[in-house]
Amino acid sequence: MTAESLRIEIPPPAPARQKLLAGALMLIRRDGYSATSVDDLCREAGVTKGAFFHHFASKERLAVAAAEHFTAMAAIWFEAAPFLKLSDPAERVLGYVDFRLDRLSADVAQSSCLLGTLVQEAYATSPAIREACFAGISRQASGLEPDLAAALAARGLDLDPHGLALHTQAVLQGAFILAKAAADIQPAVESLGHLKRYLSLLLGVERDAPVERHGGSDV
Amino acid sequence: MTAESLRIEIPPPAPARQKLLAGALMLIRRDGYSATSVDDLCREAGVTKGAFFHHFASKERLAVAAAEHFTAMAAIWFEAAPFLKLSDPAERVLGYVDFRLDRLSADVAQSSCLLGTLVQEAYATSPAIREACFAGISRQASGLEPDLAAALAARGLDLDPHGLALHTQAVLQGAFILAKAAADIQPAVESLGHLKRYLSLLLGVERDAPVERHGGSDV
DNA sequence: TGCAGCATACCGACCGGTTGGTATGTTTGG
DNA sequence: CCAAACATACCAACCGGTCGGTATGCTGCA
Repeated sequence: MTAESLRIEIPPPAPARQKLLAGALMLIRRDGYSATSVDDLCREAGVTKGAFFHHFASKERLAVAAAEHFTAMAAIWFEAAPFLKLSDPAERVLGYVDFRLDRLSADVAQSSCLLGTLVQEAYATSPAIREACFAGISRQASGLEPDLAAALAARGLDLDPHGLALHTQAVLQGAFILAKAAADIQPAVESLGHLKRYLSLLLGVERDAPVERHGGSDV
Repeated sequence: MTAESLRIEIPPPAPARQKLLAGALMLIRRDGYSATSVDDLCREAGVTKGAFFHHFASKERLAVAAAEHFTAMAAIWFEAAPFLKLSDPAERVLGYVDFRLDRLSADVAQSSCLLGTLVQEAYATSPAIREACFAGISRQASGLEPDLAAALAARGLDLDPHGLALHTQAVLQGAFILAKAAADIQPAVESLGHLKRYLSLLLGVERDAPVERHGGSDV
């Protein structure tokens, strides 16, 4: 396989398309899907309406592409995360929650998940968007499954790793909603803290003293 | 205080207003806030636009009123729930999760939470809606706080009851997102199962055998 | 080398329909 | 009789999407 044949496999995407996707991530997470007009997206990306409909057949297709783009970017971040270097499966699982905790920023719109936002608006009206969002959430969860399976097996627990992996995503989504409602990331931080504590109790990790008792320190 | 003075405190709302609020609960949860037009709401409620703007100054005010209406209805359901009769605080907490589990139906739009749906769309653009949603979620959480505080104290755990109560709401919100994305309530059921298991582990309730071990039954 | 032939990328005016909201009646219960 | 509770008609702005056209660059043939 030559360098040229590789270049054909990954054609450089058009700049307008990329700018529209990047802008969509921002605007849809902040204002929602329906409230973000095609004109808004074009203005943000600095392209015209003609360019928009050249690259995307409809606003709905843009949303599907944005969901897939978000999923792909999340996968890249995940693969480069430092916690993957930890040796113990249970430690890696807790490391993942810490990793997500680190990514929480004061600007909730920037740190929340596009897929959760999108699917709440479109699940009943657009099967294509719903499926793209579910695929993204499932893919994110699937990254945890092997470690969860190993850690559960090591403790002899008869729990479904897939269901537990999805549960971590549910808590994340719920934490984002809490942060948006409170206009403060603190409740989200605490919620992820409870997720960590649950996983610690379940998988038998003592790290970070998951549960403190009254008067326990001076005994 | 006489019966008449009570009647003044809670004046009988106009039928059109009530029908609009009931329809808003349904349509907004299914299609989202932005995608639900004023005309849609009027058609669903069987009233005209004039009636709509007679009762609500704007679409945004309708949303705030719908959030408050939902919160009030949730409080009524909660107060009548059977689990409140349980004597042990920890049992009541688990009973609450079971109560929410029972309310999950195949039609996600009917059983999900309006507040979570609304706040995701409006948190950045409408402070009034955001605050109404946060007030509703906080109120729902506050119903659990005394029992959580008592159960945590009984176990000598130094955890914030308020934060834990909000966490239960976060898991619920996340479970709804999962159900919408999967077009299936099963992942939501499992997620609430994990919430129950966490609370069981934390509060020391052995009910429903929260954690099963391989081969543990024949020892 | 040069040029016809064609595909891709992009532009911006324009379209019919819908939006939230208003102005002005008409009905109705106390 | 009067105010609250509606209904009807209407508006300007905006919506997603279309369309005819252009600029640019690649391809193949003489």
